Amino acid sequence: MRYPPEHKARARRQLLASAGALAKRDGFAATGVDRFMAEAGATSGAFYAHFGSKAAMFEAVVEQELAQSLAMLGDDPADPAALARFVERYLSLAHVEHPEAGCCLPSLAAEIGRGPEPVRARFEAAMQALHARVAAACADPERAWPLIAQAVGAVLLARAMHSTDSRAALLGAVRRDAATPRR
Amino acid sequence: MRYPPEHKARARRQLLASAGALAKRDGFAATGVDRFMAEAGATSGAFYAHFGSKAAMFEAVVEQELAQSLAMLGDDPADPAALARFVERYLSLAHVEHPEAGCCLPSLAAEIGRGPEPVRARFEAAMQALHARVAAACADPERAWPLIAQAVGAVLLARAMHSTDSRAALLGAVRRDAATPRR
DNA sequence: GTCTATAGAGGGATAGAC
DNA sequence: GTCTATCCCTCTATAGAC
Repeated sequence: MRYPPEHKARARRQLLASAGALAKRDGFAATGVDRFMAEAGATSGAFYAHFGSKAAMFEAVVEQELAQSLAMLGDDPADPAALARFVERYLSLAHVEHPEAGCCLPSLAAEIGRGPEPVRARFEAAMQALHARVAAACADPERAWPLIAQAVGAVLLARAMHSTDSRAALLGAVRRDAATPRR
Repeated sequence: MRYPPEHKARARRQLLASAGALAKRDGFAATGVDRFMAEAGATSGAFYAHFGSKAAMFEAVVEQELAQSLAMLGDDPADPAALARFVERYLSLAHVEHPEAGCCLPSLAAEIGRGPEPVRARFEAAMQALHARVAAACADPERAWPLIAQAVGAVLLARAMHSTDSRAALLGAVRRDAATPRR
């Protein structure tokens, strides 16, 4: 073997990281295998040493991105203050303007919804783990899904807007509502 | 002329309607010109009699779909009860399961965000009209953006889930939160 | 494991007949 | 205005050299 045994695992990890960023920025279906490999500093021929098909890579990207989102919620299992800080960062202009570095849900959820059953099953499991984490940090566990939906929807819509002012107006209104206790 | 003068306008309207449905179901970029035309009962050669390019059709589809969404809010300019009914229908399992017949925001907002400036400018104008309508029907106008973001995010995420139970749990929680007055 | 080269399918767009 | 036929490009995936 001309490559050390860890080479493949490392190459795959780097490939998945750059592919995740590229997929979030330009869309997964809209990005060709050639571009994914070029971004990782390789050519398309090497792709199939790591994934059986482009669809298989989508599964891996989604799994990796959702695990990362879960990890970003913090290690503390149920800290309301940490959740509040997370939501503030999530609903920031910086997050809206840099999809490649952000959460995969506003960028890729529509494509996941159109994907095959295995992808949606993995997605569902990851989302339930995320939901449990958020619910544990909420005064009312029933607030978890509404909070998640609101945050994802806000970033999705802000990204589709043209002016920074409109984006900021939307994000500000949602930030205030997310921080408002329910009756 | 072998076709009556209204023929082109009618053909274009039918084409836009079927293209909107197809784009919402399968994604706009992922659907080829051939399939858009086949769905309208024609062939790809006729496409360019109506649109200068595929990108031009995207603009037209987005404009048409957003106008339709606005119209579905009802003619009554500021009726809180009509808004509540609209939100209930929006957050239904039927809406989640039939993207082709539903709102274009959960389906196409990510693609709009990746689109060229003219598309995002049209989007922004339409969204501000929609926001004004919703704000007029809310007790607190500041609730308009949060409510819209929440509804769009909920449908987007529910569509990506695999099981009907999970979809219903998410939708139910968001419906309850949307109907809860803020302090 | 990664490369170059290529097969085979499908994409957007145009030309010319009717 | 719509058709068929076609150009050229890009896409996914495979083959064979190293």
